Amino acid sequence: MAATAQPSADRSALRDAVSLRLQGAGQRRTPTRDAIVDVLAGAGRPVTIPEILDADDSLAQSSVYRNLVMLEQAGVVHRIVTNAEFARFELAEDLTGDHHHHLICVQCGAVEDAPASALIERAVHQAIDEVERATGFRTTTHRIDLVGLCVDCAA
Amino acid sequence: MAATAQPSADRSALRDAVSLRLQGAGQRRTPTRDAIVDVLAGAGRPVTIPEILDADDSLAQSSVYRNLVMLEQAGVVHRIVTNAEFARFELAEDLTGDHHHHLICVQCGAVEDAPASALIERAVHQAIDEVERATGFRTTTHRIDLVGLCVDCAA
DNA sequence: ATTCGTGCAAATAGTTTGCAGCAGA
DNA sequence: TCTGCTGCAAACTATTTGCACGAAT
Repeated sequence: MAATAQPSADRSALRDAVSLRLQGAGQRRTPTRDAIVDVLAGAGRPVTIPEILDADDSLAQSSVYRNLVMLEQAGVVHRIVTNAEFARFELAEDLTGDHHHHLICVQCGAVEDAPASALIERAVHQAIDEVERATGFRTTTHRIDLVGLCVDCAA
Repeated sequence: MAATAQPSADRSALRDAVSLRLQGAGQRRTPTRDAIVDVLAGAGRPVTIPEILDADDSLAQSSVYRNLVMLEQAGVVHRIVTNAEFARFELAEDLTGDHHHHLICVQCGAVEDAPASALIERAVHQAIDEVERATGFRTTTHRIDLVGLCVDCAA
């Protein structure tokens, strides 16, 4: 399963990597930021701000919002905007080393991770090359979402 | 170029197709709705509500919002939510027969269409099959975005 | 001592909605 | 006539921000 929490051995390595990026952005490592990163690392899927607040009620809403903006700029987290009421956040893929796509349920708004297949990645990169040659667009990331019904809602 | 306005010959065919879907959703065809569809059809890329209002200033903001919700439910338009301040709307792909992906500029928020290559579509569908078998997720659409710098912002 | 993160509460802004008038069936 | 679309203005809500306090350097 791709959607399982990391073993805690990886957790401190992750924190260090995060620390490094924060320093790179001229920012400190704080308990609040560690807590947010912990929640994201433990979720195994993109989470909303209410979910983060529920997971750790020592956090203040405004601090979570503020720090997520920060962490996004520092390249630590990635913001995912869907049609659902809340935005979702996940750790940057180059921190976790886990490139994946998203399964987005149109009914309930749930978002799950799905592992990226080598096949599709190869095809995407080829397509990116084509697009760059044709349009001059400089691609830094790509995003592939499958939109449909999750197992629960399909039932 | 994929990003060019349709010839006006297609325009009436498009209106008829839209008409049909509105009827299917138990809704009328109105001048406001025609106007919105026209703007979307003429743009060649996903547009924001302010852009729609600018393009046709006989439209009231609330009506545009309300009708876009309607048109989305009727399967006529598709809402695209990005990190930018405004949501964007485009005609449903199965109405225009034009499957494409998006080039999203992280700097200025511009969104352009890019034609979908056969290669990538084949790979994606294969991946979708894998995911459905593995997870039980029922995919109805997919979405591929290339995120990076547009020609202007790369300069 | 000074800089920066935190938390509360207030402000902002995209989007939604109540209601009265009007148009199409 | 009657249903339902329109447009104005007011309401809503996710997110942002001002400000004063506390922590870290």
